[in-house]
Amino acid sequence: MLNSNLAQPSKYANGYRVQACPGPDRAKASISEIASQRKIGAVVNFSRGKTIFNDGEDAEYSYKVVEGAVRLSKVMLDGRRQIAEFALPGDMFGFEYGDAYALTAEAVTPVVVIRYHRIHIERLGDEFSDIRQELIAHLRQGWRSAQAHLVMLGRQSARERVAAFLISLASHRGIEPGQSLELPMGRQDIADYLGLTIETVCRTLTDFKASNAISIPDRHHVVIRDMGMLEALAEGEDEES
Amino acid sequence: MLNSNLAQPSKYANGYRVQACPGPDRAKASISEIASQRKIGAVVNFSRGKTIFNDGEDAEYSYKVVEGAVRLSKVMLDGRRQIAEFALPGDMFGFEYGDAYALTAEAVTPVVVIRYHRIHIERLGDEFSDIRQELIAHLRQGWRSAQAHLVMLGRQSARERVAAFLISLASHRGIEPGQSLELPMGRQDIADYLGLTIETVCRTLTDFKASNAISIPDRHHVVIRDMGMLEALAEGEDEES
DNA sequence: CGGCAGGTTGACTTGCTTCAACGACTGTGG
DNA sequence: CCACAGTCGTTGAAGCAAGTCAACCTGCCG
Repeated sequence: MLNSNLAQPSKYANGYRVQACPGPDRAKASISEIASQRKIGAVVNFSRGKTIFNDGEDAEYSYKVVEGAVRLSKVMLDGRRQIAEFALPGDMFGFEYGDAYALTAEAVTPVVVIRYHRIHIERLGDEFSDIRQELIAHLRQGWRSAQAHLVMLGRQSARERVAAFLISLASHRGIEPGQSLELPMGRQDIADYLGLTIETVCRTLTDFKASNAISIPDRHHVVIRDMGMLEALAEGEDEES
Repeated sequence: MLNSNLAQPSKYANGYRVQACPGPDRAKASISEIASQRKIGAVVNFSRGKTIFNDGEDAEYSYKVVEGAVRLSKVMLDGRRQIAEFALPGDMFGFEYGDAYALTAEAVTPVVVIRYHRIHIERLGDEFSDIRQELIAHLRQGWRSAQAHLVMLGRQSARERVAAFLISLASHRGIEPGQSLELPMGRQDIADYLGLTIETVCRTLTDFKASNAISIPDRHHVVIRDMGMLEALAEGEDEES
């Protein structure tokens, strides 16, 4: 998942990483590996906008994103929406629920996922302590990331939120300043993730462009021109040029 | 933890409970039971305001609240604070971290906790599958509750937040309308939990009192006089009298 | 080439914050 | 037991960041 933690950027910068790929080092069992050995995962495609599962449904499956982006959101009765998380390639989602999904998952772009029966995953967890650790780490990381998101929504300004969002996306993707960062989701999705309106997101991006912190080659790409400035913005320094 | 979920109040009301007491029904092993059999928990006291652990510290212990209230918060460099969670009697905290705590835990009132070495807890998890389930359920529930909190901070108005807060506290405590609900934390803590200022919390409570939804016998107690109205307020109906 | 979804910009409004003063508990020491 | 200090809570007035409403732009797809 996307970690929005900017309160302690250092934590993110060096420390943690959600396992992005199967562990390359030791002979340590990972879910992906064992699951593929046992053929308990199915590759499934979803086209742009399609619902993967709905809030309240029976939580039968867990998923791992192979390609594309998924948004996990909660919609209020009157239509207000909050996106809790974007799942990007390598991220897992759907395991975090007990009997029923508590969020709706939709494909932001055309998406390829591997789908696992939750029961199988849980069985693997009972069988292999490595996998158990992986699942627990996943839950911990998800919770921790939600807490960072809480700080953002509760206490940060629009500029801080947008800057933090760009930085965390770039860091999740391993993008260096100067390279082009893809924004698979639309402006409304960004707004719903950040707890803002689409207009505010737009204006803020325009501001950042005007201050030469970023450039925006097209609506789905951003280039970070001045990471220092962006980091300063993310932490509340209110400078301009 | 305090579940701020008001989107599906039913979920909380019937469904889940973090084990409040040792399981009374089946011969199902619970952390409290086994831990006390093996004497791996220590009772510890903290007086009002004392820090139980700090953000960034080595996560050596997990805790279970016996009495009092604990706030789990994140403080930004410039002092802005977001409370992620209040832990009340029966709630567990501190297990949700890997190597280091990601939040600061402080006693809101004089507090009695049971302190467990995380290593012991994890060992029990490896040994007993019931306990493993309990731990996983705890992590899931915490994540889910954080997601409900996200919706609140991202998309709800001040009135909705305050109303939802009161309802979820009452429901956590099992308080029926008409009974007095204790607010162990001060106004500033409530504000920091809800992502508001202390003044806004105050004014909103005063408004609710003026609409006869609640009464406020003293600053640490609220009586819910009209649960229907409070629920309506929590979901955005903007009525008055 | 035309239609439409998604994005941008501007003008105005507003809910919440900020700043400031005042009120009411609570605990302590005379 | 009361006076007093300090903390915490409440209320008011003014300002502002972000929301709302509305028009316009832009690129994409049939």
